[in-house]
Amino acid sequence: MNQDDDHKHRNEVTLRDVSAAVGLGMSTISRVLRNHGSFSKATRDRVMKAVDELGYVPNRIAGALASSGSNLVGIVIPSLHNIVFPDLLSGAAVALNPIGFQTVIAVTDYDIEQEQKVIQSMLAWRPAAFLVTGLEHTGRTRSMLKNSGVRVAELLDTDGEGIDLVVGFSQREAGAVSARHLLERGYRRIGYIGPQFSFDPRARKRFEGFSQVLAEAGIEPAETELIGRTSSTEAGRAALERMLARNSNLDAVYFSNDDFAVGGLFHCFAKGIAVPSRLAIMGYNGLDIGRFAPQPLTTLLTPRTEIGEIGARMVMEGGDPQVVDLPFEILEGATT
Amino acid sequence: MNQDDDHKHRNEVTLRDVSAAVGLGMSTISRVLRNHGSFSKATRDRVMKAVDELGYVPNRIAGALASSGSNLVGIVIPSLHNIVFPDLLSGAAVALNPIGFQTVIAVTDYDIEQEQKVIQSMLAWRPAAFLVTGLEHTGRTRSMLKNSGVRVAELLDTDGEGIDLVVGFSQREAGAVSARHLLERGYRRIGYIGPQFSFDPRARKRFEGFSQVLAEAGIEPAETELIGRTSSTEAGRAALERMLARNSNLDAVYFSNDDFAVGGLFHCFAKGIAVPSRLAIMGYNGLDIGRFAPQPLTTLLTPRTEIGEIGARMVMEGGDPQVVDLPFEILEGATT
DNA sequence: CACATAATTGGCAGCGCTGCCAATTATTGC
DNA sequence: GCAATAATTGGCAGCGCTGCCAATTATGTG
Repeated sequence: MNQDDDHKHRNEVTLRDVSAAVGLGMSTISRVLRNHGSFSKATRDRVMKAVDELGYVPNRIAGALASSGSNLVGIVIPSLHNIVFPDLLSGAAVALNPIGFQTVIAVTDYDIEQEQKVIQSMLAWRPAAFLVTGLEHTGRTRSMLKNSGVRVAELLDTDGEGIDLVVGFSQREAGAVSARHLLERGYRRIGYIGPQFSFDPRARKRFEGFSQVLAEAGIEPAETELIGRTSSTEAGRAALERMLARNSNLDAVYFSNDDFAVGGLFHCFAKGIAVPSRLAIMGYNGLDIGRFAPQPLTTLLTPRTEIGEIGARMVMEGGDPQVVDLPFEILEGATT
Repeated sequence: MNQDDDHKHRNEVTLRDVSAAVGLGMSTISRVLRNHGSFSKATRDRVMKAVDELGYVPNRIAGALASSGSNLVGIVIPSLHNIVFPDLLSGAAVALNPIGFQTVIAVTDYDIEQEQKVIQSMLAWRPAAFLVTGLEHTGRTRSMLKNSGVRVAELLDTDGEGIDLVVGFSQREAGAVSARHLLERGYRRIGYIGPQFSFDPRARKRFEGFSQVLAEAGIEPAETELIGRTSSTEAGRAALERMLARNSNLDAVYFSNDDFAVGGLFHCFAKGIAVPSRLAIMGYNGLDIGRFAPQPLTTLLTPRTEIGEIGARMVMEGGDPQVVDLPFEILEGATT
């Protein structure tokens, strides 16, 4: 009556079907497919042939349950609209793909409550490791992560207490280096444009490092503009316009990222403000768009792809918790 | 002797532990946690309390195996370095997160063999749906996808045969519209700069649509520069420089994306080439960076975020295979 | 050629959860 | 107050695979 085979759910091909087709035990098929344990060459060929003919696709859900281990790596980033994070993902992919791991990606929109939620639901898949952004998390996120027994790498920032592995650089120091760069060139009336600190702790730390160096030289940021949660050319352009309207006496502006900075640079081009003689501009991140602008942007190149790659590699390798500090570098352009 | 509890693997808290702690059957706990089936308010509270105290995290691997259904959605994109794809992901996230689905993301590097590999390994996790880019796949990818019974949405391009759901717009028509825009403004000696067609079928289709409209007007692209697999300001800048060195007689250049176009625009700024009077520039995608350039770039705004969102929503809703064509729009800047 | 050793292979329990259905308890109608 | 109905709850099989170990077969040794 029933034209289906005697399978339960759908007509899915299982290990058992392959086993029956080849006439070997399920364990043998499993060993061949995972290339683990011993089996003869002939067996291997027969199994592969049957797998191909039947169109068998191993069910990793069952595999993971039986072996209590998945090949999933959870990656949590605040946004996809800042190229830094896609770069981080690319770096991680370079380390993970060759060893057969897959990435489950979640975006938090710079909200640590949201981060807690997504980490909790990722944890339900028992990932092999977590790559998260920054060191700022809710207490519950920390404890979930610690209790889970899953290895964690916190990326990008080394200024603070990590949970396990930390790979990045000092955001404070990056800000400090930028301040020194401007001071060395004689700028003294310096503005700052960046995202609202409430949602980007790394930008805040850079600003703190920046301000501290200025303070040591006896000066403080002359003007500050904080931008809502976007990182766009438009926002940078508008912010610089507002800032100059308030105070046209500035000699330099430090932007918290290159998107903003390029927007600022565009504003100067459009208004005929001479850069850097009338106003110097400095960015952060070393984006392509700034480096190849008509007037190359002075910025600070961050090793974000390497951070992703090294973070992923080290977290998979195991080893003791540690902090890995990677170098960044000032790119001298023509805007300072 | 053994200070561990009598658990097998690690000290993981399971449903059984919660069940024991609350003094209710496992099925009841499971029903409460999934908010499915019936249970009393009092039971609910007791269960939640115990879950909290024990730090129980449901194991979705086991859940998915038992119920044959995961909350994972596989997303396959060619690259992360072109903002189009992060935008697609953001759109998909908007549709998927609220309904509790998680995204497993793989990058193919514009290689359909690589795409086949990643889809095969994603299939092992029995995702609830697939979102893939474009209509060009290996035959094996197609058949795997069809046989899997998993719903598939192919995004961005509607010029061709889909597997199931297709959400995007006609790449050919986008190219054609751009050509008409340039012709209407009187440009006749037109160059084209874009990625090598071998790895970007959508760029090829746009170029075909573009060339066809030119052909109907009795002209053909005066110059063509194809760039390796990168989409950067630098590459666009260098390509325009090479093209103008070969042929300084052009009156317009159509760039296959805004990153290249902005590079071209930068080249013109740097060399003092008047835009558009001496050379017109047109881009594609409607990126922020072009829209807010000192001289706003004329480009074509693509609905990529909507494509991600609508594609994800529709593929999850079920329904018959269909093609959804979304509108794009010319953004008139000051470069044509 | 008998025996030790190595290489293959099979059987079975169980990973942690859900679906189904039966059992139990609470509520309602007359 | 008792049967009938609805609301809760529990038991158990089994999702598809892997780990362990025993069974079988092939290979080597003196």
